[in-house]
Amino acid sequence: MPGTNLDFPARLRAAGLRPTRQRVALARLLFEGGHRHVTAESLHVEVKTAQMPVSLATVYNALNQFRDAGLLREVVVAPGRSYFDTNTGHHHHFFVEPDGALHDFPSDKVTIAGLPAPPKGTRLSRVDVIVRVRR
Amino acid sequence: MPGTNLDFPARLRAAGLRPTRQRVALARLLFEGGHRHVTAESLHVEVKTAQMPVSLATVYNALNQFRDAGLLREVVVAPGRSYFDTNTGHHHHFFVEPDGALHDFPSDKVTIAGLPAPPKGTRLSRVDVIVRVRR
DNA sequence: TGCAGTCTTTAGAATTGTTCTAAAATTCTT
DNA sequence: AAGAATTTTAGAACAATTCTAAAGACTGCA
Repeated sequence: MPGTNLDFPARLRAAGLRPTRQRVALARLLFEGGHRHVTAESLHVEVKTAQMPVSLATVYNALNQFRDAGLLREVVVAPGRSYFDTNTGHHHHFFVEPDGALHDFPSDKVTIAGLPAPPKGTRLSRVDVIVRVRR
Repeated sequence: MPGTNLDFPARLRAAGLRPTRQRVALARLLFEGGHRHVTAESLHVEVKTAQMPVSLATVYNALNQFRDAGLLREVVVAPGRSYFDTNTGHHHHFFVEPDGALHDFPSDKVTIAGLPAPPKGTRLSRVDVIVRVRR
């Protein structure tokens, strides 16, 4: 991704987070390659495999902090499990039903027309489109 | 709702479910009035209040069976909690963010254009649109 | 109607995903 | 390097849901 800052300590600091060893390691795994989807559990396995043990609680803390800081977006598609998406831009998701795989698709080409106005007293926050598919 | 069958034992039987006392009681609460959204917990409170005690496990069983039988639709909008919707027709949802309230809106007027084709090897199952709003 | 056979309910235990706690370790400022 | 503030951690706690196995209810058939 051109223009992406690979200096993770700096990026974390810019987001108001101390660049601890653990957070830098997780940020590297999350943001070094292309966009990805992880769960706390999957990221925990990954970071352990990468010889960089980080406790599960820290993985949860970091994911929540990264999300709050706008570095990640939380995607709710399946009951009882939260996915986090490194793509924070406008886009939507395919969700492959039995296996739980998630794929992004850009929202450029997608147009949604005829949405009703938000209930009064509320303002629009986000529109999520989840295209559920089966094998 | 005109045309709706209020003979719950018959409806359950038609869905391949034995019309037990508990299932009939739950079906009555769910389908007697207009469309509704419930969680297992909320329905459990309701059925207890209605002097018709049904164990929480049975509420979970019934909701899952009703969903599998096509009488209910499961809606995933918030992490760690499943909503069930008595409206099984084509429609989408408003989700009011801090309080967790859900509102249906019909999909008649809504058009979604430009969706990409499903990943190969998969076929479309459903498109969910969740309009998240905040107070 | 009575009875066997099958399915359902139930309370409580178990499981799963996530958050909390309080002590130890790390990071930041000086 | 010292002190203050934040973070990490293991394990406990928690919340939502599912499982277990014993007791109860529904069904079909005599």
